[in-house]
Amino acid sequence: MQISSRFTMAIHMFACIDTFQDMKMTSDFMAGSIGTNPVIIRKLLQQLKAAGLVEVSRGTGGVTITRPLNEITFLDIYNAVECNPDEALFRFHENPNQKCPVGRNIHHVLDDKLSAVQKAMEKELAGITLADVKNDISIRIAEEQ
Amino acid sequence: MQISSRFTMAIHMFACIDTFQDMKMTSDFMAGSIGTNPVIIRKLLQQLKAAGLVEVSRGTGGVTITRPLNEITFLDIYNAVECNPDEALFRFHENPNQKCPVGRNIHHVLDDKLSAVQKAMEKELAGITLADVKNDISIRIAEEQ
DNA sequence: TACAATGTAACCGTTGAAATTACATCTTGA
DNA sequence: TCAAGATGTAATTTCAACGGTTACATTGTA
Repeated sequence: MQISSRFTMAIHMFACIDTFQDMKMTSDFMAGSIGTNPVIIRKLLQQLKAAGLVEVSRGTGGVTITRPLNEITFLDIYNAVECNPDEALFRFHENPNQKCPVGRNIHHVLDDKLSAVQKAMEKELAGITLADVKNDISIRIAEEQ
Repeated sequence: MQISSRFTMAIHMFACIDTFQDMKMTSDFMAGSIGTNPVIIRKLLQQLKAAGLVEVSRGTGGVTITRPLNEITFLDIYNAVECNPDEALFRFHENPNQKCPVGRNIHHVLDDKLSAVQKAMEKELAGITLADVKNDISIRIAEEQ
């Protein structure tokens, strides 16, 4: 089971917005670069907007990033587009048998351990910023020429 | 998006096999403890067997764990039941526009960063063993009495 | 040989992702 | 003012995966 492509699509969107700063960045343009539908982009934009990461101009169109790139981490984006705050990364089977000593204790025993794993992943995500992406992309674009 | 409950179900199965060592552990019993269907258990057993973590007795029934509990990590189990070795944890959008400088470079740029995140998660999973689970479960069972 | 168990195919219902269509709404320039 | 171009969003579709279930062949042993 994989983490959905919304996450990598959102990073791609930020890369477009930053790389083509001189252009008005529309959902149509980003959909073209990512290879998807403009409505998918608009839904993602809504999630990023709700998380305070971008501002979207109605009517006129265009997207702006609200913070310096080195202050937007992968975890910010992950939480914005991927994560239902109510649910942990690891899913539990829901009906353990309470009459079984294992069944009635397993959930609690695993909770601590698995949330530690999730925290490790989140810490790693928090250590990567959009500035890192910008840097690597511009190096690769420069190398192309 | 969550990691499927097969992972926590598999851990629960190991906890049953170990806790009730004196009993012949059948898929029916484990299904009862987990609250699922015996066929689900058998499919998981096949995956665990393929990974060399258990041995299953046909005809007579019963499951044995092939290694000491402290030598079976959560990562072993995760890889056995959850992971398609061909696919990374993070899913990519598949059709980035190769005519766009961002589209044709984003995948490569993200690959390194996201595989680092995956490695961090795997390292954490590798640091937890079934012996830890056994220990915590037996403490909790003892506290119940 | 009966029985109790695993192995496995086949099918179903549900859920979520991603795509798509359609249209209301908004902003601005002509 | 109003047409054009953009976002906001509801509704629908397709597809894949998960989890569940039934059914039955196969296996080992008392």
